[in-house]
Amino acid sequence: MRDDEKPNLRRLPLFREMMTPTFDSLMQIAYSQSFPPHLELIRQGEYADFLHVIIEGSVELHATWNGRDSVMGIVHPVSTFILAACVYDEPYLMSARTLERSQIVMIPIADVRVALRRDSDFAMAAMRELAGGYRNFVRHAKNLKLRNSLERLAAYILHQSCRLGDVDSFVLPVEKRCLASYLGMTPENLSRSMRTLQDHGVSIQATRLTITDRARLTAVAVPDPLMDGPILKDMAASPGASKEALTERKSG
Amino acid sequence: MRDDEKPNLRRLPLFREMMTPTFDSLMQIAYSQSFPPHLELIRQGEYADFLHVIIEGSVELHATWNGRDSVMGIVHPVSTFILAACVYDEPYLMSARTLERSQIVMIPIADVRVALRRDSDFAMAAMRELAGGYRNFVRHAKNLKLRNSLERLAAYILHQSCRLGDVDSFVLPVEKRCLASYLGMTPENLSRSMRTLQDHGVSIQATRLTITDRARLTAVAVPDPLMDGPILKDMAASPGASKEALTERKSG
DNA sequence: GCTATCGATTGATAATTATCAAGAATATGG
DNA sequence: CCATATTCTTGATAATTATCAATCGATAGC
Repeated sequence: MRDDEKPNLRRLPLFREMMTPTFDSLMQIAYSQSFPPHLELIRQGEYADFLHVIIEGSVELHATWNGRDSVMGIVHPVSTFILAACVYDEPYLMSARTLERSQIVMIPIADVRVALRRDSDFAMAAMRELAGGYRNFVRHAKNLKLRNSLERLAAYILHQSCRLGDVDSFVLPVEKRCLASYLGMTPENLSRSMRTLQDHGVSIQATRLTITDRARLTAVAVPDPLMDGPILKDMAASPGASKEALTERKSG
Repeated sequence: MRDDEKPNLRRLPLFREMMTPTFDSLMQIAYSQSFPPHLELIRQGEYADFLHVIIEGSVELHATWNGRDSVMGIVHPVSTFILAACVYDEPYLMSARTLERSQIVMIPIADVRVALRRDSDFAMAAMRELAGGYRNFVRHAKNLKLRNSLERLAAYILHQSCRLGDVDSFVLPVEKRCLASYLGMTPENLSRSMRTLQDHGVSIQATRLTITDRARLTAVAVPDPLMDGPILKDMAASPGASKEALTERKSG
């Protein structure tokens, strides 16, 4: 892997507090690869070989059952995924596929396991990462069970706005069909819900959303940090962490 | 806490491989308490004080938003909950409440954190516990997004049967209203779904369910270990682990 | 620039799920 | 054991969400 990629990894919460020799040894084995769009990186049911770190692009985590398919999360740089499988030798519960051309660092699991044993700071960081991933999925499940689809969309828009620094306007980071599936609805209903939200403080032009009346939108979404995640106003300012929790921070 | 409770804790995956001095020091500080039914042990939004271990009874993990409420998981002995909060100093995402009279061991978080730092075997076990909890919630989310309510109920019945050693008949371990909420449906619809399943290989007498045609029920549920969890046929035989993953194994 | 392809939108309809309002069954407390 | 509360069930209805079909629009490759 290229030397200029290493600092990006080093800044990640998972690697930040790790001892330098442990980090360097991992970096020696790790390799970085560029993948074309729509490539299946991981298939659910397989066993983990690598810890993946996305450096550039975006990756979709999705699950399949009985011919149906659902997007469970979207991973943006710089962020790891499938850490859980490094710890637990069990098959992946989700598949992963690139959404666009993506640069991904892959670290063999065996080496990650060795590093976890050797470096207790790394182990603690991994624990925090796993706990964070766990909490993300608890929130996702709460969102699905407690809100209806219109409320989920409204909350997503507010969360997205907040994440980008309380901007009033932004473009969707993913295709609408992908967002729809992530939010647990059909593309048709996402389209209709977008339309409905035009009466509740959002204006939509193709993939650009603009919040015209935050109070009205908030009244629909009723944001709650225990469901929508912590407020991340400062994240855009801190390099390396800027996008790690974009939609979901996944760990395996 | 009573001495005869300690071996039960020691058998848990979380404590099994821990060094004896670390375990003993935790046990010295831990205390065991009996709680009446329907008592709120943990309120979502609060910060963690203790790692909880349920020794007897049952505890419901539920979440609240905007006046709505949903059961996110049910914890049975012997099992821990809220480990994630020990690692991550963030507020609880879920509330916990006893369903029946329950015996619960509480270990102050500060001491758990010290033990995690000191004992790398314990840290690895905690990581595995967190990874397991994470995977449980991924499965829960998959279940909600990929199956409809009838399929979820069918899968629950099969999973329950499997867990108890492939029995054909069992009584529900929780109230139907609680099960309904856990499965993401109303009590009314659970009742109707139960009725519908009578045409698909299940006979229901009050709280006792009997599988009369496993093939037909399987055709509805389409069980999948990547969604319903690993097959746990042997669990009933191994003491201490017998009930740990009853409905969900939660970690915070 | 033009066509082919894919995603997004819209309308009509159907399926799923929730709500409301009873009544039946079950548990709880004196 | 009876009275009371609570849960469970059932039916009628409404809300939500999905499916199907068609059109529109953007994008990519030629």
